[in-house]
Amino acid sequence: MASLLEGQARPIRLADIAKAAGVSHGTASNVFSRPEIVRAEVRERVKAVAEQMGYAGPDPKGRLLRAGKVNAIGVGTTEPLSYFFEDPFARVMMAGISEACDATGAGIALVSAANQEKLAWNIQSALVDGFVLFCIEGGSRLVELTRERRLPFVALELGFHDETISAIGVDNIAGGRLAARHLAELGHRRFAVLSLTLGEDRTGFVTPEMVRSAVYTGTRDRLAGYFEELSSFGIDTTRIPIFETENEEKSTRAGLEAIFAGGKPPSAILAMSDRMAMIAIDWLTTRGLKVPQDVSVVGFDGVPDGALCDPPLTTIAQPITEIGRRAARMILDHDGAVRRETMGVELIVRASTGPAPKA
Amino acid sequence: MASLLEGQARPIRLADIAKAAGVSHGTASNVFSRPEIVRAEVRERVKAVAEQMGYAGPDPKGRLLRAGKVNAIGVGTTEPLSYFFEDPFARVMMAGISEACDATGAGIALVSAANQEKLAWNIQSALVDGFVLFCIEGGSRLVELTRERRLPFVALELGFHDETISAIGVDNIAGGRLAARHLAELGHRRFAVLSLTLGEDRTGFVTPEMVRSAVYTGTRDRLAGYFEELSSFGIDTTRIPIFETENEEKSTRAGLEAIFAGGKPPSAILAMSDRMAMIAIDWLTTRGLKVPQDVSVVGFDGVPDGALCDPPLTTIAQPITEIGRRAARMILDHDGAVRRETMGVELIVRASTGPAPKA
DNA sequence: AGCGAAATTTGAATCGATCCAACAAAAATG
DNA sequence: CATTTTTGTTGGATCGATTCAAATTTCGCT
Repeated sequence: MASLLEGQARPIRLADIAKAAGVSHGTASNVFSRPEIVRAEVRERVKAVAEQMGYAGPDPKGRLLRAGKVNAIGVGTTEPLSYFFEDPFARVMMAGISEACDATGAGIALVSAANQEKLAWNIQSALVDGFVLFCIEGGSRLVELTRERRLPFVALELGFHDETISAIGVDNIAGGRLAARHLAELGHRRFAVLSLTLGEDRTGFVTPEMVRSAVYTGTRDRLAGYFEELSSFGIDTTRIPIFETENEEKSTRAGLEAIFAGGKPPSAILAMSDRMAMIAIDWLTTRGLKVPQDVSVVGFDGVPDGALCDPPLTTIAQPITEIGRRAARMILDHDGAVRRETMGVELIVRASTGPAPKA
Repeated sequence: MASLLEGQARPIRLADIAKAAGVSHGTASNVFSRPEIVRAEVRERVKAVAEQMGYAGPDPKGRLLRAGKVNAIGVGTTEPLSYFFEDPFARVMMAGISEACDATGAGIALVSAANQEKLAWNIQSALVDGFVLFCIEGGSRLVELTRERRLPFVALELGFHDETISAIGVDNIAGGRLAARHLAELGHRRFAVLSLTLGEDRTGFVTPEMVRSAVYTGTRDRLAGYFEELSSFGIDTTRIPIFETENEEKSTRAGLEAIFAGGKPPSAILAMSDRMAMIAIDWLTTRGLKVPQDVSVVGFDGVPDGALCDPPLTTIAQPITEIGRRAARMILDHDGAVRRETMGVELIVRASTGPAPKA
């Protein structure tokens, strides 16, 4: 009975091996972590004992406490974990992060949570040396929680903005201008905007005051870019409908319904993400409208799927992989400084945009 | 302000807080882990001191050692980390794993390594409660390394086979038969096989002896399925060329070159993965051969991309997401038993297969 | 054999928490 | 007021390793 219990009891520790082999913990430890400094004879004896007793090797839990470094970075989001594998933008970003981690041999821990309480707990208990945060919805809460850990972290500014933390983002104003200019030059004069969220959870048409008081400056800046450029073409931007969505099917389709319910439909749609742009193309096509003959669509992000959809998407490409790489490196070779980087964007013209229809 | 000092000083420990607040470390610990059992007055005082001293909250490193459980599962592979985000099969699998982890609030740690040494180290030092292993190339080494950790683990049998460990796989023989029967019924009589690897790293044509001595029984079983079925149609399977690839562009294209270099080209290709099948379709198309008019192609896996490529891919679908879910659950509610599950597969007919050309 | 240098080994201290039996104080009960 | 109960607090033990100064052994050489 007792032996049975003992058998189940608990894993063998390094100390057990040391005792059984008749050496000190120190030596036993060295056998595994720095074998070259132990006399061959002793080393073999300890190893034999370990093997025989079924020792699983030094437990990383113990080592960790002593060593202090985990050698892994956490990637956090408020979306469910599957977001990392399903969302095209996240995937490209993760590929960049992976690259940097592979290069230094670091691991990646994915942190997310179904609800707020678990989110807090998961952030608080993540075994990582630092975080890369996908600041989408609920970004500020995620940042707050992470800040409390007092570990290095970088925010990927997908619409969230806070000067006091490290972050990598893109030049949203320039991106907005690029997209707008492209369409204006094609002769378009009637526009609609599918916008990312400006503040707390809500969807629907946006008023100018809401734009001014936007929490998410990324969204605000893209809008500003669109409008500055369109104004320079003499277009009255106050009449352009802006529909705020949650960057998914439902609210985007609702937005399109709303936009096209009005009197004069737009000839060009400025979408703040490729995802929305692709949903828009699908919606328009099934509605019998031709892209780009009837309506032009320009996206934002530059995800690979955009090149494959039908018609291929004109978009403002971010250097997503590079952003991921840099974010990971910021954590991996962290030096205590707050760094803010703004990356350039690029207009990629494909087939979803064309000359404005003559009306 | 204080950030400069904070940068230098070593992090504040729970014991520091306890001392500063004039309570025992036991009480201080309770303030954070079971606040309800501490008198409100004391609790607030300790919290205030913690706040003021800039305490980051209980360090998970310390907690971990005591608690023993990490609440995360490791997902291991010998491919680079980006494999998880780029390979379509892996992505769907990870989505399933994510789902199960999300449901229980567990985290995911991605484990991989550029080289063998680092692989060993990364497996040995991964802070996880168990592993799910993608046993692709080098699967047996991965399994060996993981076995030494003496933690629960499940192998996803992508070609690797070992009766002594827990694993989830699919019925490869049935899958092979389904694919072969479909083509045979369409009248095809000349076949070629794009095979996954049978043993150590190599590519090229395969001989019957090599098949018999295959290390990766998953590959062997698919082949067996193909051949059993074709034999039952009276087809001489000994003349079917089998080209072993590494499931990527280069070796797959090389295989196609080799196969079509011979005298009578096949009218049907049996590919052991959707990836190879899609590469084959691309290769055939750019070579001026029509799919399926000239050559039919059937894949294996059932990844979503297969439905989107041109022409959409006929394939043997595995319940990939479900496999992922089950694998994760096996680790999450591990009971010490060795479990082996074999999932069914399903023929999905799309447009990449058609009647054999009249020749 | 004797001596110093080099190679090994030792064992206590440490990493940062949680747990729990024992104790103390406050509240409820007779 | 004495006695239970209830509630809150304490401090030592523990989780499983690594580290390092000091002690010991081994070795080379005269």
